[in-house]
Amino acid sequence: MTGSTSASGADTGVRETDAAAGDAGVREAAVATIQRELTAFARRARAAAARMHPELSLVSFTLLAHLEDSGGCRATDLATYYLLDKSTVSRQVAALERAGHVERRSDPADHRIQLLHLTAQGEQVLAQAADRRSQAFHARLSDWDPAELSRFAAYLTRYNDEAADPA
Amino acid sequence: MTGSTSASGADTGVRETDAAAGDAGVREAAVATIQRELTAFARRARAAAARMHPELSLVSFTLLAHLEDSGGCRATDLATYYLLDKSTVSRQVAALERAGHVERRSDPADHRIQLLHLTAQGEQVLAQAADRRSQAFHARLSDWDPAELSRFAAYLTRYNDEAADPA
DNA sequence: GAAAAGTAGTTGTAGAGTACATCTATCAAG
DNA sequence: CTTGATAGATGTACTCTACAACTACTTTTC
Repeated sequence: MTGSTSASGADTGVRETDAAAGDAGVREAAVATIQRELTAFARRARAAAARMHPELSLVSFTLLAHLEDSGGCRATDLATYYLLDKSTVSRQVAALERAGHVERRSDPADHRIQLLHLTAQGEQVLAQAADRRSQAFHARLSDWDPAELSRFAAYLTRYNDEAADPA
Repeated sequence: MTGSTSASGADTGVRETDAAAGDAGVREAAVATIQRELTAFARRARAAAARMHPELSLVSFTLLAHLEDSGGCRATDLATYYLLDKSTVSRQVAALERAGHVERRSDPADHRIQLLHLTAQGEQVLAQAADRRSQAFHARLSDWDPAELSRFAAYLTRYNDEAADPA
């Protein structure tokens, strides 16, 4: 609904004639749409996750997923990556440990550091939630063709990487 | 960092030779990347908003923006759109009203309904926050060309519209 | 090599956002 | 007029979060 106005302006077939005049407007409209749609997605993500996998909140899921992706990292890394305060991460990690999903390993070279790892149980719970998420995403994207999916994926990756860099 | 592995697989230049064999894999990888990147964005959005415009949380911002976009709507509409409980919206709206950002208008035809509208002050605060957001988005997207932006915007719109439909 | 500065993480405290259950008020059928 | 649906508010309780202050350890500096 909300998106239709700007979306039509952000159509794939961009008028290439007199590009100089149109570019600024096209850019403006497209950025506005990107902003609006990304924000709407973000706003829904928490609730959507709660419905998809009630046993693992969006927060817990992302932290566990990051641990799996990274093959173990420190609490500080999580805080940096997700723009969270370290106290928040500390509590989240404590809860995940209490639940038996993660394990701490001390670094003998630096006693301040605790490397966080998934436990077998954590891996299993994560896999289950990831599966539900994956199904939901595949369902939503079922009528996209592979080339579109690849481009969309590349755009998102590029966007996030650029957001991480200059901040 | 985390994204680099899958991102390379989701490159724009898709191998078109022996497409039948590659399609499933390409699709799988692309969907996984889309899921991961969208989720990462969602996880950062709240904190990013708090830094960009501390005077207006991500929640408040999205609700006000929706009111502006829609030109006034009911609390229930907000709840539906953002997958929120009506009690949550009720409290959020009450806070926004207390802050002088929104106004309620009773519908003479149906006394249960309250149409929510931005006040002049609400419009102003929203505009200010939107401006900061817009700047940040433009900065992150500054080296994208208009065609890419348009495609990205169209993809996001399509994704969100499809998410809204079948759920 | 001791003092100063920096880093990793925890804990106290407090506030925002949220859901679920329950309530009121209103409307719509039958 | 009763029954059922809808819009919204309130009671309650929990999670997520930040900021400030703390401990413990490491690195730098003079």
